[in-house]
Amino acid sequence: MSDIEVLLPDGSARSLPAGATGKDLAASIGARLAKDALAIEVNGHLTDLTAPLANGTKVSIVTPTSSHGRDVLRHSSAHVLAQAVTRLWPGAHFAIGPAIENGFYYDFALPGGAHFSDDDLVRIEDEMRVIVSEDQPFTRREYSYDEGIALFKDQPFKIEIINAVKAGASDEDLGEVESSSVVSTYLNSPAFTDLCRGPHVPSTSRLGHFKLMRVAGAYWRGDEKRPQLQRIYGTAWESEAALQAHLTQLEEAEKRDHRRLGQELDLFSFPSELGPGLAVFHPKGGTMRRVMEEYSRQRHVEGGYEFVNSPHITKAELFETSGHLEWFAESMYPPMELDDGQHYYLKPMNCPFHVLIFKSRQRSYRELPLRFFEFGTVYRYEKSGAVHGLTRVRGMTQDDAHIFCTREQMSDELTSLLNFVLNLLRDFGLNDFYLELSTRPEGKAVGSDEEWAEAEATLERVANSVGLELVLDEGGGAFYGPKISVQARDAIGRTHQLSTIQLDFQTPQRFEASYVGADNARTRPIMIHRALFGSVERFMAILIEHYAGNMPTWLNPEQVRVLGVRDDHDVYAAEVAEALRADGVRVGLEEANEPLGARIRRAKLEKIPYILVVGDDDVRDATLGVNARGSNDPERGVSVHAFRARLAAEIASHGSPEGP
RNA sequence: GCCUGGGUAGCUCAGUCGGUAGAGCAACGCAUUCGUAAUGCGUAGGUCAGGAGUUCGAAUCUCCUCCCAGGCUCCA
Repeated sequence: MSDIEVLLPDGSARSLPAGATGKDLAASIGARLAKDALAIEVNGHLTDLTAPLANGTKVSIVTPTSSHGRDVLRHSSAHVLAQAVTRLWPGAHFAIGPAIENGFYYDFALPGGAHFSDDDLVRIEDEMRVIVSEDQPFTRREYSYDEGIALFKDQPFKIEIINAVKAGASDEDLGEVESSSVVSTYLNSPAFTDLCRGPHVPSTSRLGHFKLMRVAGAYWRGDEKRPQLQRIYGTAWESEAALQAHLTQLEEAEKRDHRRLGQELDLFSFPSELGPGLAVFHPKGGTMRRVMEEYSRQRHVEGGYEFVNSPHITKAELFETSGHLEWFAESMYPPMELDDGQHYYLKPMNCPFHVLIFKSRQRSYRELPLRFFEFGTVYRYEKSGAVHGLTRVRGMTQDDAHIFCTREQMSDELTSLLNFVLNLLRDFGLNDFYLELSTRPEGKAVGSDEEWAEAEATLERVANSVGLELVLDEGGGAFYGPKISVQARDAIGRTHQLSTIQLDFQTPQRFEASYVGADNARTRPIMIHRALFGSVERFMAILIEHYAGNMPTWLNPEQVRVLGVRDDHDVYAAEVAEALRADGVRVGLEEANEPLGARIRRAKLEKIPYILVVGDDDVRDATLGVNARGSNDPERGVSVHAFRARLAAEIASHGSPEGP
């Protein structure tokens, strides 16, 4: 047999003896690489380090610090988890166990329907460490379909996967089998074999920097109607340092959790008397909301929107016509029945009301586009397990607008709307966006194929025109039309779905809305639904987390606090506060009956942008001591005039004391 | 809705074997008058989420309900 030649990622070629494996290749390049190697990628396809190489293929060595490398070690960690569980619970059934972002999970059904407890995680993790120390090799075996069925005769979930794949399922979630003809497995010890397409690390000893995080219920194959399995989540990394860094980052994220900051900064609360998902806003949170809403209103006036209003309840008829009762009855609050038998619903959406405003009189093409805006409060009966802080609530206020336009105006209107959206979000300090295009939902849509095709094509064209990255969300649209959503990355790299822009040919039809065209014919308008914040509550939550509570000065409930050094400075402090208040600044004043240090500390904990300290020198010279948020180095002797100008500029530019 | 865990003072939390409730911070009062992240002393504050049960006795054990967290499902 002659040598083979493979191509490396740097473009160079390397000759190896026939039958050489990835492991041999790594060794031929360097001892260090051979030691690090976890798997190989052959022509873009991940495979085991022990797989023989073919002539002329492109091969790269996968190491633990790459994202592929982490996926491999996370996936292998999942196998170790499954082995540990089957040791501790003989007869346990195991389902699927993929690598996920930052870690892995594995789903189980325990004998007798038993459940994992939090204490079990400790035992399982200990057992996993035993398996790691046993240095078990991951050995790949391939079988025929019949052999596979026989091998997993005691594992009903595996049998189901093998059969599903044989029947042609290509569901990514199954992820365990690569083709319908070959059943591949990985054998650790004789006692544990798992169905899997691989690849895996060479041996369990390559793992170890993991931690089991939590246990959760998860429906088999994500289907509410199928049995619920016990899922264990873990995180796994290539080194102890990387693991610790991840755990530290989780702690940091917890510190900026809006629910925690909402409590600490006295912004809002969820009184249990109200029920799940129903918030009250305290004066400080109310101020932040008011500023957000006022700014949004101002921008909408400038953007050519007209302001409308609609009630919170309506007869059932409205939502029968709109179709919401047909699709979403179970997530609407149940109806109130009146004496005459009439059913009234709390509104879950504003759009039907805006259509009625459109229909309140005859409309001409000359009026279009019509842009109706409302801060509309809606109520949705979210499943009890779905509510989450301010981001998923049962009562919320949408910055909702509906644009009625002609088919010809649609494209331009969408383009200017998208720019309007992005500019508004930038004004709130969000800068890193991508777009998502959600298309027709399978089996849950109304309207003709042509309408959907046109709507989707229009949205795609518009989305492409703004030059942002566009991701396809197949089947994610609403029942009445496709949508573009703006996804924003926050300060710690998480993405949030913010604004949505939905195209709707259906609702005008259902309500028989029309305008008189230039040709004197009654014509159906196009309707565009759009919310920029999504909901005021959720957007506030995202901003709080983005800024970790250090809101830019214009949004901070209290922008400045003035403190006198001694109580005989309180009069001057009050004068300073009054001067700032006259500029429209939200300013607080605390009298000097506690030590200065204590009052400063309190104001710092409240994340107030500027603490002004005034003492003898300041009274004499008409100056201030300025202690800016984020700084441990207060300025002394700043003139009141200079500070007022600086603050006004910062507020106008939506800046923060920490800088842009 | 489902699974797991939780709910003790306004907040953060301790509370052993079932023996009748504790700290720090906050609040309030008095003293302190201070130049940049905690002044001292004192006072008050609890249906231990709610209800039922077991027990001589329940924060503690059992059951039901409510609420919260993390997931799953859902998200117009």
